[in-house]
Formats: sequence, structure tokens, C-alpha cells
Amino acid sequence: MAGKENQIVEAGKKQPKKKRSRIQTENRALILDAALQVFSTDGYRGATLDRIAEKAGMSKTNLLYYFPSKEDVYRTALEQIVVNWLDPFRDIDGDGDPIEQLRRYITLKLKASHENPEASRLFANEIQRGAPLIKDFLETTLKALVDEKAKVIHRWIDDGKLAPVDPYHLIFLIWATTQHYADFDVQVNALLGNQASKPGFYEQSAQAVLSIILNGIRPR
Amino acid sequence: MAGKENQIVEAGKKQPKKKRSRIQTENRALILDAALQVFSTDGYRGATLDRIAEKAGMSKTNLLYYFPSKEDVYRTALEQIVVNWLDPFRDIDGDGDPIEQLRRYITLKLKASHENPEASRLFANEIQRGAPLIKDFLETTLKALVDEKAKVIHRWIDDGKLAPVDPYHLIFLIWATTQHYADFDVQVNALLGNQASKPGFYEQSAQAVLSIILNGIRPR
DNA sequence: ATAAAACTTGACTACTTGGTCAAATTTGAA
DNA sequence: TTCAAATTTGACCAAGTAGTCAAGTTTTAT
Repeated sequence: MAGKENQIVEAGKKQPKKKRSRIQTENRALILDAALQVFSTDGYRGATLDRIAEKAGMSKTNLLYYFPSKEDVYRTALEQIVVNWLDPFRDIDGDGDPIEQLRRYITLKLKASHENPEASRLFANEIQRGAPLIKDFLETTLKALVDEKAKVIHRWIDDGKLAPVDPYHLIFLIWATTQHYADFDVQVNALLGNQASKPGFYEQSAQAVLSIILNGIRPR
Repeated sequence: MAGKENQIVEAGKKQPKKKRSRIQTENRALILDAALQVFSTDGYRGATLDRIAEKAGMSKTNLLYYFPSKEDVYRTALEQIVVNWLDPFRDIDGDGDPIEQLRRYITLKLKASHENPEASRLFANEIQRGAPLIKDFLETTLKALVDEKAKVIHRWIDDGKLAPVDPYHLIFLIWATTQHYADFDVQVNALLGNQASKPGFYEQSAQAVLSIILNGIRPR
């Protein structure tokens, strides 16, 4: 597994982006969608190409016609997720109102966890097994971005707009909490009983999470 | 996999607890320790008995002399974890000072995540794959305990000792945040660079987490 | 010391899994 | 329509995998 091309996310830019036929586009999407489900519950090693192919509605051989290997399917799925991950975080605006900016970000993250829990779980799985494919990305691209936002938060604190909290741990707390609703949704559902399946549940939990975190960081 | 004996944790009580020889005690411990490491990074399906046996320093055949099957090794390891999990939560004292009680609980959880991250990851893994072995436990034993503590928190709020927050979501937030330092420690390390390996780091992050959460729930 | 019980292991089995290959079948541009 | 390129698949293979078995080696109670 792996070797040199750990350049997840960095890739995609230089690649000439070969044009794909209609069938190719459709089938790759089917495969990636199936892969997301299987990888997110069974992990990289536990997932099998047979199951992914079955879920995608084609033979394993055909799946391997579109992706050269299991690792490649996984890498591609993971890459998609990571890219979508970054955008809302990047959008945190240092010139905006801190509470409003963080409210927006937390809300977006909660929504993502709610609408696409598999993606969150797949990402969590990758980290939990030691991040073999994205360690590099974490240490470079993501670290740079986090450092930048940490500075923004620090500035907010210096301006008295935010209680003096460690920016990094604040970011971790937000990530942890929002992902929890995706990664541990079985537990959340078990503990909340029927509540969790009621219609307004998502908005209600978003409200609760926001109120705790935002109170925790509001200047006093 | 599985079938009827989903009664994790409930077991152990009725079992006559057969006495074990010195060798048995030692080897079972070696196996469970190795299993914890392998299961926590590779997941249930991804883990192999060969790897566990190798890490435990014995042949796979011998491992299977002590545990009848892979699932049984997994179940036993998981059960140990879950039991240890519960104690500090149970110890939250409704008659104590809320802030002090929660500070204590959060500190204990952070410490556990710090000292035994594999256990946390194994538990997370079980939940993420749908909790096939402990769904029952979540819905009964754990739910009852959480309901009880939620009532305690509610009482604290009614007494004006705590800001009006949803108890369940507060508990989720605490669990999510404290586990994050174990489950995502690769990411935490990558983003904090050398900081994370410095001596006082654990105390420092505990301090940061406590300050955010406790501020978030202090009455105002 | 000794023999029964406890422990340990190599060889083996049945099954799964990632990946290959050659032979169809389908698609689409001319 | 036509045929080369694209797509699809069953048969197959080598490398694991969980678990069995019988044959040893070590421990321990007497």
C-alpha cells in the first residue's frame, strides 16, 4: 500500500484532466458512491471490491476497468471528501464578526455531518488508522490553513471580540463536536431514542451545540 | 458474526468466572493487549489473527487455544473497554457542585484518552461500523445511565447552577471533544507540530478544553 | 520422579480477496 | 450501416484468512 504518491489533493491540479465519456463519468460516480458507503463502515482493509462492485451494480472486473486498484478507489473517494472539507473552513472571514463567522462555520459543518455522514466516517477512519494516505496533506496544506485561521482567532481575542481561548483547541472542539453527530450517529440515535428521528431534530441539535460553544467563547 | 449473545457487559455477572492458571491469565492479557492495538487501527474486519498472535508473541494456533474465535477476542476486548468507560460517568455526583463535577469528569476522560488512545479508537470503530455487538447495550444500559445523568443536569439548571443547555447535547459535546484527542491524535499532532510532543501538552490541552466548555455552561 | 493435565505448534483445509486475461458485447463516429 | 474503440464479464490465479487436528512439549500435583 502507498509508497510515493501521497500527494492527495495536491494532485488534480497538474493532472491534464483527461476527458471522460458519458459512461465513464456515470460509472465512476456509481463506484465512488458505493465505495464511500463500504469504506466508511468497513474501513480500508475490511472493505472488499466485491461488495463495492455489487453496491455499484457491476462486476468487480468492470470496477477494475475504471480504477486500477482498490487503493486507487479509496484514494479518489478520500480526495473528494477532503476537498469539500476545506472550503467552509477557508471561508471563515477574519474581517467579519467572530460570533457570526463561527456560527456560520459550525452550522455548515453540522449540516455536512447530517447530510453526508459516510464522508465524515471515512475521513475519521483514515485518521484513526494513522492517516497513511493524507499525513502529508495534514502536515502541510491543512496545517498552513489552520495556522492561518488560528491567527485570525487570536486577532479577534486581542480585539476583545472573543474570550481568551486557545485557537487550536477551539478548532478541535468544533471539529470533534460536529463530526460526532456523523461518526457516532448510531450512539446518538440509541441514546435519544425516537427523538433523533423526529423532523426538526437536526436544527434542534445545531441550536444546542451552538449555544454551548458560542457562550463558551463570547467575551465577558 | 454475532447472533444472539449481544449481551456485552451484562455478561460477566452470571458467568461462574472459572479460575484461571497463571499462564492463562498472562497469555489472555497478552492477547487482549495485542488485540487492542490491531483492532483499533485496522478495524474488526481488517484485523487478522496472525497479526494479533504475532504481536502477542505466540502462534495463531495458541491464540485460538485461549479464545475460541476472532469475534470472541474482539468481544472480550470491547467489553473491558466499555466497563472502564462507565465508571467515571457513573461517578458524576448530582449532589456535588456542577462545575466541579463536570471538571472532574472531563479531566478524567481526557486523561483516559491520553493514556489509552487505542481503547478509545476501538470503541469509535465499533460505533462507526454500526455497533453490531453493543447496540443493545447502548439502547438499554447506557441509555438508562445517560437519562439519569441528564436529569441531574436538568436539576442543576433548574437550581440556577448551570446555564440552560440541553443535557444530552452537552454530554455528546464532552464525549466528542475528549475522544477527539485519542481518535484523531495523528491529526492533532500534525497540526500542532512539535508542540504536541512537549511534556506539559496534555495538561495544557485539558486546560483549554475545560475553559471553553465550562465557560459555555456557567450560569450568567 | 512421574503421569496426567495444561500448553504449544506445524501442517492442513475451506474460503475469501485483489487483480489478470481473453473473449464477448455495446457504443458511437464516419 | 459499419467497424474500431470502449465497455463488460466469466474464468482464473496467487496470496491471504479463520479455524481444525493431531502430535508434540512443558507444567504441576502427587
